[in-house]
Amino acid sequence: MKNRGRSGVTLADVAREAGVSAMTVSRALRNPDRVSARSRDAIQAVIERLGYVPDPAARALAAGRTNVIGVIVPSVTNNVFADVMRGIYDAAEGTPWQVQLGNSRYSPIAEEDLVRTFLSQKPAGLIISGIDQSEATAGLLRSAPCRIVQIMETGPDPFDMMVGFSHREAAGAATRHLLDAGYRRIGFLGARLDPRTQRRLEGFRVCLSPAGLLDEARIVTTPQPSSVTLGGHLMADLLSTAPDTDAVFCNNDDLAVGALFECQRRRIAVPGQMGICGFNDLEMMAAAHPSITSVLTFRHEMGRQAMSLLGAALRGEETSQPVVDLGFEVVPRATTDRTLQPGRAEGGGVRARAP
Amino acid sequence: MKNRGRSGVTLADVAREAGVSAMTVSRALRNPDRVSARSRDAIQAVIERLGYVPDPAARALAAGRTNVIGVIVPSVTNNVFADVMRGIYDAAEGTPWQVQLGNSRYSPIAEEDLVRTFLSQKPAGLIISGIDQSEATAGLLRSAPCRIVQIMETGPDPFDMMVGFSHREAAGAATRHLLDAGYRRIGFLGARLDPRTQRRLEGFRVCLSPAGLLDEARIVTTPQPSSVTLGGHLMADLLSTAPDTDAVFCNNDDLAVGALFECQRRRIAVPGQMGICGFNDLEMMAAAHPSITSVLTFRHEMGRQAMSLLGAALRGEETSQPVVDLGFEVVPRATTDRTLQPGRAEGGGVRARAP
DNA sequence: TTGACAAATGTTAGCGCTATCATTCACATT
DNA sequence: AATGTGAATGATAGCGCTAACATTTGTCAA
Repeated sequence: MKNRGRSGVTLADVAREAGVSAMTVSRALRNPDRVSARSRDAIQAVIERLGYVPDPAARALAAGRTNVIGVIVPSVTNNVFADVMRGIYDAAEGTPWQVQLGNSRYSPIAEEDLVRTFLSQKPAGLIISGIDQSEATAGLLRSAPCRIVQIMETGPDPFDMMVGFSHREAAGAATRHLLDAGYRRIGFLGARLDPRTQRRLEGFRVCLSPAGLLDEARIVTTPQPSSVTLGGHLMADLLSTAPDTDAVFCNNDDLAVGALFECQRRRIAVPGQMGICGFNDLEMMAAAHPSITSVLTFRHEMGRQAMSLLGAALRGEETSQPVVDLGFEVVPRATTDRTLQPGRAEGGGVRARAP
Repeated sequence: MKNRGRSGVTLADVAREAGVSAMTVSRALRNPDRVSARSRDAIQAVIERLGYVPDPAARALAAGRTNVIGVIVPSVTNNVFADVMRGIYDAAEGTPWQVQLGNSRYSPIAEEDLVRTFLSQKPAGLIISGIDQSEATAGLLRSAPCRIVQIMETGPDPFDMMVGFSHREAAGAATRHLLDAGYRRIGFLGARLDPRTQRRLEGFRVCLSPAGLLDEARIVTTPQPSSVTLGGHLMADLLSTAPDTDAVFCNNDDLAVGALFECQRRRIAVPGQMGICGFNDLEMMAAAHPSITSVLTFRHEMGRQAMSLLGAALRGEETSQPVVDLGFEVVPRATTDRTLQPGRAEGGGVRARAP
């Protein structure tokens, strides 16, 4: 088994050149303060001259652990998770932790596999989306020898730490906003019925039910993955089932945008004849015409905090607060603003004249 | 150094229980056909009973290579790369290859670091975005002991393999489409001036220049990352600089959507007074109202083929064709269709009458 | 029956690093 | 000068796996 690696430079090579033992080099790399400044500098010079790069596999094998932070999300295409990932990467920047992404594709089986794969790597920590892991996955996680952060939601019984918010409450608040705006025949558009969607639907129901305004015929859902096109289709379905619907809470922003386009296509006045509220408040919502009401969720911050929390825990700084609720914020915009003049507002309000 | 790993079950444990040598177990895992069916079954049973999971670090150290496919993209938030990633994951599904994502954030330095990090892991392959690596990075890649696929673009001198298309030609075709549609005072909106954006701008220029229709005053760009909001701002800038502009080629779909909203806000008729063409043809473009012309790029397919090509190469199936050009497709839609009646299409027809 | 040959399995020797404990050495204390 | 102390460093022994070669077993032709 000869040297087929690229650089071929090993710790031993560095040690020899620097005139110290391998162990001192190892220490100079991992605990610089336990090595004399003289050795440290000499070693550093040799490392640079030789272009030494440590072999992570050898380190992992010898040390029995790695710097890997495994992240498991159900989708890599979804904007929401993209923002969360960016937050995680931002917080990991400049730390020794190396983020590794796994995509469960909304499949509990794939998720369990991923957890197993990650655990076999002896990661320093795990960030996993949601709180609805299968019993098998939960078992693995409960006995995992690493720190764990669950993200996207809050709930009881965290495995370890949690950063998220209540989807039920957020949807409830959005629905309440529609009520406050004066809408009474409110529908729900939902796609991809994952557990978080379900809880949002629950929040919707719980808000309308006591007021006697819940009408199951106005709830239109599909298991298909969400898209703008689908938002249009769901809106069309809703209008054919319950034509007198006067507002919709869309389970996410893509659907809301699709619903808005469908209204425009049908010459239905928004917000006059139809109020529209999205969920997540993607960047586009404020820029749309008319601007679209949505529920702002702190996705980037969620990722950032999850990673920071993990980092702190791994440095031994125990947090008193293992569950962080980031909340949400209903952002009222033109699509639910009935005070806008139809003919002025219809279309959204901001009205620069072309020169 | 005692057993602090979780499972603690090692190859040797399995071998002992199954009454064979460690090497046979290793072979049963890696080359099942080089082990008798009898041993194989016995070993499989023991593995399941003990819950053995191989230690990837030990394997990597002993074998001098891993199953890791490193993927380097400049952004994890961008829809385009999200689609590519999905393609890669799809093609990796069910193979022994383990995809690992690195985010260079459009920084050549971060990219070089990532390449170095990935190479230290002795990956089986690397997928890297673009053809504009720094000289240092290029050096690392040229002498890398693994297969490499460059994606997103095609160009001369691949390090190894390439899957992409010509951004210059694609932009040229889009511009040509605007010309064919009858527009003559065509502008360009661009954000995040990465190399691919630059080449699209070049394609734009090369198409208009010979016709004497290139007007640098109509080219509005910014280094900021692209967004729908930014599309609106750039459109506003263009209109104040060159108010008689009659069409825009937007460097990507977000900008195009923002530009459309801005036109709607200003009551500028699209496609009558202003033609709009995007780039990439995200799902939303067809669903918008009016539907937005764009250039379809095969992002998912790009990821899929990059991974398949890599897989084939790693299995030793040499391709005659190391550079795959996936092409593109201009998709004409309402925003550039001047045959549409104004009053129907103009402004997106957002002209709902109050009931 | 015997030898030849291939298939199946085993033995040996690390891969490159770090945990652990042992040693060295400079300096302060008595 | 003898002793104690802590900082710096070194020696040793693997971590769990696989490459390479060695050996055993099974099969078949002569």
